[in-house]
Amino acid sequence: MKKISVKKGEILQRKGELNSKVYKVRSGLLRSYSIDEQGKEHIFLFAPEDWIIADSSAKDVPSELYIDALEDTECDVINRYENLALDPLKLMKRMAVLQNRVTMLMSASAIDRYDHFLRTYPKIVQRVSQKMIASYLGITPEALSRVKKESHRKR
Amino acid sequence: MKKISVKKGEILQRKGELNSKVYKVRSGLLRSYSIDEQGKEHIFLFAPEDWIIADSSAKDVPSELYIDALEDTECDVINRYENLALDPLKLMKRMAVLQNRVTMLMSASAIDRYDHFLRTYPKIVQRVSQKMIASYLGITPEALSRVKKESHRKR
DNA sequence: TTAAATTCTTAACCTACATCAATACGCAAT
DNA sequence: ATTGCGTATTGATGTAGGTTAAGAATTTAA
Repeated sequence: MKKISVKKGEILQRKGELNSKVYKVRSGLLRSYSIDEQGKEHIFLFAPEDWIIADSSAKDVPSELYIDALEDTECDVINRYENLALDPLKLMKRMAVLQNRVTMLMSASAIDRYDHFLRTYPKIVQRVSQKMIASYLGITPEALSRVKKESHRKR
Repeated sequence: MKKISVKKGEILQRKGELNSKVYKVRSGLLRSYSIDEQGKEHIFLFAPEDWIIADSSAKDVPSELYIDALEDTECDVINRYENLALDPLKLMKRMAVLQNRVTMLMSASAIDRYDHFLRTYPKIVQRVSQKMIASYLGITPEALSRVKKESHRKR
């Protein structure tokens, strides 16, 4: 396990790479995302301080996700097999996050997903652009702009 | 850990229950699903033979998901804390499934999600109704009916 | 400090999928 | 065989969010 510093905008991992690593953020902010056939980015996860970020595919399978830095970041790099020894409670927590993400994507409208995101990740909201939030929510920035107005109007 | 038999249609776990269990399917088919505010079901996971199914929330947090049997099923019931000792490779695999599910929901059209489902779970396709598949894909049965026709036409 | 480049907003129009409704199909129970 | 009930299909219409485009605001670079 080693410590590294990455500058905002730097790419730590690309889709297709083998033997991808696991990153534990000490300070700053990383994100993982996919790029679809139309070239659109879809953010899978934001990883602020104390979060772990990685592609979940097996180590002999090409990574599906890109990982890059949204802020200057200090993080630990962990090898995949070491990762398996990670706190199982952390793994369960991560599963809970993903489970929630799936159910939100399946059952909630854009506006509800936005409100939920605001409530769940208030810290992150302040640190990333709306474009990023839209990409995480699975909508366009234009749609998010409308959603915000709508959401604001209701209060 | 104990073995149980459940009849088709039987509910093993309801939303809101505490200390939910983990089920390992020996034969048959279970599913987990949520019900939204409008009363609509959204299937989170199908669990055929050898799969594990559970709500991922912590044991002191009410479960988000229902679990029931789509076929007569034999399965093992595992306590949550035992679950943590589960094969970490299995956990990684499960994470990969969820990661894939999120990216599909965010970036693929109904027709692409359907084709992907056919390719990924050909066995399950034969065993469940279209209503169930639609619910897993996050679309209505009517939409799936149209998607199938479209998908068929293209070949 | 200005220029250049992103990002955000707004508006008009478009499309994928939802909703509603009617009909047909399948299949279990009598 | 007949009834009943869930499932699937099809059509008409509705709507959330996508697309495109243009201008305003904000950030970044030099």
